[in-house]
Amino acid sequence: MTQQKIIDESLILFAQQGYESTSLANIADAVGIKKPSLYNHFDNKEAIFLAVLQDVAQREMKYLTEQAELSANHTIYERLHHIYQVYLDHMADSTEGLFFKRVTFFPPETFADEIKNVFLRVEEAMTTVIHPVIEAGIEEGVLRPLSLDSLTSAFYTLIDGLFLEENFYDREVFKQRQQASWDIFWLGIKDPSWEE
Amino acid sequence: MTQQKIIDESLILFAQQGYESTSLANIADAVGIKKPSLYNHFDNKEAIFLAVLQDVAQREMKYLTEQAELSANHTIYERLHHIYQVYLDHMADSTEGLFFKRVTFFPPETFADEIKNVFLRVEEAMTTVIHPVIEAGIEEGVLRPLSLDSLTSAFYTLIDGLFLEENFYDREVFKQRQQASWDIFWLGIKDPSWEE
DNA sequence: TTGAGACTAACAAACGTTAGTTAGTCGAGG
DNA sequence: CCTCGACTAACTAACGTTTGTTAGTCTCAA
Repeated sequence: MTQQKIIDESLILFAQQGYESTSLANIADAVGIKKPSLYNHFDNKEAIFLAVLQDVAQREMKYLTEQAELSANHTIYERLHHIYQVYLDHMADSTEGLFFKRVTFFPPETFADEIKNVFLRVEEAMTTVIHPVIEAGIEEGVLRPLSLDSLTSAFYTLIDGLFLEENFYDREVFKQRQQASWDIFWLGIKDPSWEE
Repeated sequence: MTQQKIIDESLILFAQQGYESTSLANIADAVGIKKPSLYNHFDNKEAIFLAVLQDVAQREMKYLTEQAELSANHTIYERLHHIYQVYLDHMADSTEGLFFKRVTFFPPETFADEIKNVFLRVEEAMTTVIHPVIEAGIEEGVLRPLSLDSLTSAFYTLIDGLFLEENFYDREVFKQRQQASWDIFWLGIKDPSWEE
């Protein structure tokens, strides 16, 4: 269907260039039709963006919860690290991740409300994935008995920091930085009396 | 001087709206002259942006090193925390911070190289500020005897993460997150045998 | 035969930029 | 002391291009 292709191609362009810098001509080219033909499928440019936004939100939440189930029967360390790794890779490499970051970071003014709404929904999905792991970690004595919120916050900050840095360092340096940051994060959350 | 006023007003507009969405008409209006008069002071729009970029880079580095000297005779914890706090506050509140965030995170393609260059220069200035503190911390036994690089990396990641998150959360939630992330970072780098 | 979906042609508005002009300032030479 | 010429910095008018959008037409499948 052409309509879905418009959404798919627009997603890529919005992710790469942002909303304002992506023209209907760009989109039409990518889809392989002429610019006015877009109006057979959407009322205007804004409608295209909103369609993309909803599409991404839905897929993102699905992906997140799927991944979390994959590491269910492992140690706390492994489960946390898996979420961390998967989420980071996803945000760094996927078009959805890039789109998501761009749109939440510098939202086109017109869509500020819808975007914030989507962001909070996705974050909530993320939280429901992490919380059980951290709770179990505290209970088992693997993690320091800090507040659930504190541990979750620090986890987010770690991921967000590395996401940003991914833009600026070449792969080698970045790997190194990722390793160091994770190790120190783990030292920060791990209960010192826990050994194994 | 008109030229400096153009830079100042452009900085505000670029910070608020980004490069592409800021038109020469916007800038001219803010300065209080007509659009073509801008060409008496700059060759083109790109030249205006580059002037703003250099201006910001310079001021940013100056501010950074100034602030570091302020806490010279304090404990390792205080010195590190001061750098961290000052840097984040600055990024949150100042127009320069917003501009810096915007251009480093989603650089206008044309200026990708210059921007990367500026980012690395600012980071280098930051490194010369932090390294002595960390080295002293290891020597005195306050910090874990990890590699200098590892500790520095983790510090950057912490700052970068919060730097990014400033956009997502309202002030209250952010303060909370900042506190939690710092505490856990400190637990991660502090030598467990050090007490005081 | 009707409707969906492509097309061409054209629109006004906004974009960055150039050309040409004018008024004011400043220093050097007669 | 005055004046000429260069310079600065503002202006109006217009350029060609691109923007999002609309109107009207053609085609093909149901």
